[in-house]
Amino acid sequence: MTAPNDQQQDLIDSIEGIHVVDAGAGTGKTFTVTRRYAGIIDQDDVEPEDVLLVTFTNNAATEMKDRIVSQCEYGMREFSDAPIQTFHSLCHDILMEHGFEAPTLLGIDDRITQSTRIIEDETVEQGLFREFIRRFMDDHPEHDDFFRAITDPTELLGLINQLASKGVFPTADGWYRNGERHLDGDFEAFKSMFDELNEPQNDGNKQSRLRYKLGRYGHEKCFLPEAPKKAELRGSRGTKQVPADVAREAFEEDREDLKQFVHDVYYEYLSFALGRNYLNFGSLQLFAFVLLCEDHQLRETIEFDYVMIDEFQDSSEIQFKLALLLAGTHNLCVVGDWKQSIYSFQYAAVENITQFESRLNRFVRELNADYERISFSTSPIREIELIENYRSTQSILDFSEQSLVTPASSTDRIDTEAVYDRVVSLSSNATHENSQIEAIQHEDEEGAVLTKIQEIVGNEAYQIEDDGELRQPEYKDIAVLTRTRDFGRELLTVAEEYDLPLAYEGGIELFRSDQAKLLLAWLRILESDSRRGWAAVLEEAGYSLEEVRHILGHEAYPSNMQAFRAELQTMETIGGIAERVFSQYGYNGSYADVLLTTIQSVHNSTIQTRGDLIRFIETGIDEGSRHDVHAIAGVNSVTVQTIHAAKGLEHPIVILANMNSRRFPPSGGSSSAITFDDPIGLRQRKQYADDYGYPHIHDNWRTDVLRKCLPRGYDEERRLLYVATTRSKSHLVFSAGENPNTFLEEIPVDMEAYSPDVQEFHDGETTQSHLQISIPTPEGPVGHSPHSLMNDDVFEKVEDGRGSEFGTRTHEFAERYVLGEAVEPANDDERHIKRFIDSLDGDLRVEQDAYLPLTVDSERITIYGIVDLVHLQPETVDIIDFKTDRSRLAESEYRKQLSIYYHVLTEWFPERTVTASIFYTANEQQVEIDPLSKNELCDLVKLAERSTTESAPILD
DNA sequence: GATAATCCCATTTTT
DNA sequence: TGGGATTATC
Repeated sequence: MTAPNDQQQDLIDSIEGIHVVDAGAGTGKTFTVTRRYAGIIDQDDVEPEDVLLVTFTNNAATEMKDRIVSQCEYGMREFSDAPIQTFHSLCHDILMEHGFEAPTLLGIDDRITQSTRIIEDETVEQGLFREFIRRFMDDHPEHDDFFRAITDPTELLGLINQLASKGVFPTADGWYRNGERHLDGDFEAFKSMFDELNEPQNDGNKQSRLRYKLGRYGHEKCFLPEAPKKAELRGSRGTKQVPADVAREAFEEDREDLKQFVHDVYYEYLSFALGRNYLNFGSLQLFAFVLLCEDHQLRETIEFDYVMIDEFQDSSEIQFKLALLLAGTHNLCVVGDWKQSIYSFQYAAVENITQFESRLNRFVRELNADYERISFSTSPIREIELIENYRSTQSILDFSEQSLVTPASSTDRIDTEAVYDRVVSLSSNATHENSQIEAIQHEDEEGAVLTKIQEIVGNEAYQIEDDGELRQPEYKDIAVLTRTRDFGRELLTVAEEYDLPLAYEGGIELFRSDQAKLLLAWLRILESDSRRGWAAVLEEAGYSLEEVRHILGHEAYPSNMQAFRAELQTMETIGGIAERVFSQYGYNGSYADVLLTTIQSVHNSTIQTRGDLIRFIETGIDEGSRHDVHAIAGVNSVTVQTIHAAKGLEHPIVILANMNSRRFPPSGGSSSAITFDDPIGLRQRKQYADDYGYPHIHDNWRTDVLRKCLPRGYDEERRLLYVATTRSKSHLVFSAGENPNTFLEEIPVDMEAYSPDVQEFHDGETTQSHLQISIPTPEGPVGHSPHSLMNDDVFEKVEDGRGSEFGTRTHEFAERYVLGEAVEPANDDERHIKRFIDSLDGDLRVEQDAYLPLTVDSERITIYGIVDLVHLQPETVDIIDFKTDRSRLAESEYRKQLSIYYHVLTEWFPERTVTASIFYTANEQQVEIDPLSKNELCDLVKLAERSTTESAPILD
């Protein structure tokens, strides 16, 4: 993009007044916003510090700054302190500088200081909250009845955060400003919702939706005796509507005790947190808001001449209000796209943008009720629409609009016209209109998706635009987007089996990864020689269950593992231990990296000993705490991420996978004990009563009725679909497993029953270094790991730690070099390997597994081997194994592995000559080996079998 | 054809 | 635990 288009230019030039900008996907929003910013500060009397630019992530803030620097005459230095930041970091800055006494404004006798921490980790805060609640319960026996009706106290933390996001704060003796009104709810607003839902359907022939929903009223519920009976509440058979007075009856309830309870928990938690010297993200905004609201002089000092907010559809109610307090003039510009609002669980209020005008007026009225805090006029409001899309083909854009009107279930009704009225259609700017939109379905969805990826790579039909030219797609052009992380992880596991380059991007449950589990296992071994630990380590090394049982029973751990344990025991730091474990197992990817960083970062504060770390990892596994991983740069691989994580990104080819489960549950939690939602107000679903002399928990019939009236739609699900489809530049593939969801059935695209063909991978035109050989499915039981062949005292053991049977291969370098990573040889061995590889022409394949089925004593047994490098030429296939030190007594091990591979490759390439050799890196000598015959291998298997079956039969 | 009863299945994540 | 889909009943 070089020059702005007309609408963009309009926005860039319109720097005075209130502006609402509808900036759809791919319309060059960042480009335009940064230009506008540059234009504003180019004015003589405007400095960067006068202009507030709010983004919703720190990454976005950094990107904005970078883009602005590259467009402005100013250098980075001028912007280092410029307010281009998130609401949270702005609030943090304000509190650090001026917030010392902010808590006292709510009546809390505590201070915010430079040393007040921000708790970012949700699980850490939940732990603190539980501690608070235990103490609170002891101190407040008067609230026992409420606690008895709450299953998980952290629900209350959720409620507190929700209230904070709406600007409802407690004070010492009540609620801040008009907060209590939110808690009471608004009967009129509720009534209109109730009435709308209570309209008879089908020209009066059918009962209302509300009456239908109440069909299970009281089912498996325990109400107090005074609750209306089902027939009373719904009217008898044939009645089409719920009686009108039910609305008032259900709404009106004495909630004073409940409000008092929530108030006390809320207020005392804020005090507790400050006492412990921490704030959370919610209270950060809370105190900043209170400060700006109360201290008029301070507000006027901080106020900005220009305020711009990006991704406004992601803002919460309190953030809208904060923006108003921070705007000193009417130069307020919000930029966003309601169609991309998918963060309601994060308290984002899409109404901020869809009902901008009415919200603006309401908030200003509320904020000005007792003092004129906002002095500018709220009209006129100018709307600007960016309509040119620089990302996708027109077919994709047209298609994406469909997602917004696709019903999510057979009973789901959408007001199509009303939606289309809201949609600002985009027009594509792409030079090429080469676009595939398709849907595939197979019960082995992972296999189908991987096959599709193979089909796409190098395929002319899926050409993509690059620098104005069409070219064949590569792995890196493809992204698999899924709704759940689980599917992504499964897909990665399967991809690994077939050596397809896929990499996860985004938050994963790090402690549930293999890397973390293995580290945990070794830590347990070190700490207490734990059987659990040994079992995990042995299992990882490929021992069968029976073998593991045998070894554990006799505590006869393999000597190399014992040696490794001894080595770990000498290590002093737990970071060092972790590093050593990962290097031993060849874990050098992003997971291990993030694990090490995480361990190191918590090391000083909460973790001192191995035991601490064990508990830390165990908690991490239990709670499923998430950490971000990123693909290693420069690798040509398919990106796998959740739709949420993909927001703002673009990919030439998008596979929208796992469109499964029949339907998505409607957004918005379904089972919290206490609900708060305008206009219904604060409600308790269950209450305690002991009318009969002993404790009982009764359901609250009123809440059940009210909940049915809450609008609970699929709108956000549709927006999620919209976000996913608009990530694609050219091609879009939907994929489903066994149960395609309703969306997929409704979307106007034919679904193809697509069979996975993972056995036959095709190499692309380019030199793909990945081995894409069909691996014969092992027949019969896979009874032998290579280790059961090695560890039998028949052959020499490998004792020197390098290339031992469990753990790092010494050939990472060769692998990474062949795979095209930018790696530099670090020592002579690696330099020799590099020189050797450089001398080879033809197709190179690395680190390959081979399975060889054998018949031993009329039983089918499959044995397994790994080889470092395969060199394919038209006439020959050379198998090469690198060996760094000739003095090692491991030749027979290598010979066995190479032999397994020799036979497998002979079957695969019957017309070529197969050779196997060892390359000694120390003296760059290549020595061909004489492979063992299949019969010899069978004999080995028998030997191994005899030595282990005495006590533990391997095969059933 | 409308209504009632029964079965089945359940997620995302930044500050 | 609650809603959609499915099946049974009015």
